[in-house]
Amino acid sequence: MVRGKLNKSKAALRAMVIKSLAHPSRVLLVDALGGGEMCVCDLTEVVGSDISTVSKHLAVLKSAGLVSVEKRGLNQFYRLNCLCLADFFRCVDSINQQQSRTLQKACIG
Amino acid sequence: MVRGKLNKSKAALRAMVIKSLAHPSRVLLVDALGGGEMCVCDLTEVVGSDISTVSKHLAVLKSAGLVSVEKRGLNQFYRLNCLCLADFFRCVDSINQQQSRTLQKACIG
DNA sequence: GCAGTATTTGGTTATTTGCGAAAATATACC
DNA sequence: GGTATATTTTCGCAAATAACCAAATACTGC
Repeated sequence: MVRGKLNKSKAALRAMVIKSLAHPSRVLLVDALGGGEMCVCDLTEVVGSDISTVSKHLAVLKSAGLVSVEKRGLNQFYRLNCLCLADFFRCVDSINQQQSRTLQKACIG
Repeated sequence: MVRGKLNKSKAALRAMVIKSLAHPSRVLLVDALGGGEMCVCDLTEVVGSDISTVSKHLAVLKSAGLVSVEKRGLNQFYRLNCLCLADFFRCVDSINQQQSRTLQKACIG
């Protein structure tokens, strides 16, 4: 974690990337793109929102540097830029599992 | 990443945890807590905001399951619940590095 | 050029978030 | 009990976010 070396501007950079993933639809998008590049119309079906909404979510991911785009014909094909997101989500999932265990203990005994 | 197995409610759970880290101050807090437990008053100096603001940020981290609290005397001592955040931030930092390289190429070369 | 498809952008509205000040709560000490 | 310290909660407000619709843009093929 490189403790203590973290100033505010570096924290802001980190937060910007994290923020770009802090929405259910964008989590779904990144997960879907883990299987390879996809066009907006197909991603729209994955998310189930209006295509303009999905397009904006993709723009957020792009400006954070998580995905890149290539236009071929009428379609914009989005793909993941980073391979490390698997670890990222593994950590997130482990927190959720731990949290649900903790809540169970607290409620049920 | 367990592709394709991600439904909306699991994505929402992930997003909730990610969201709790999606703020510069909360990134700073988690980084500081990487060095061991700290009380709110000390964390307030790290972040440099009003103590009520810091308290609220800590509450967000707590409800997401990232930290836990123990009261001793007048102080509330917060500590990290999960060890995996190092990987998490490593991934985030690598995205930022890659992104800044990409932007440099686009602007300068 | 015109029609058709894919995507982005702009406008509007509703909701959420973040902040500090002030009030409330909890504990320690005399 | 009364005062001091540490923390959380409440309140009001400003700013950011997210959703959809409609309009604009970009490309393809006739």
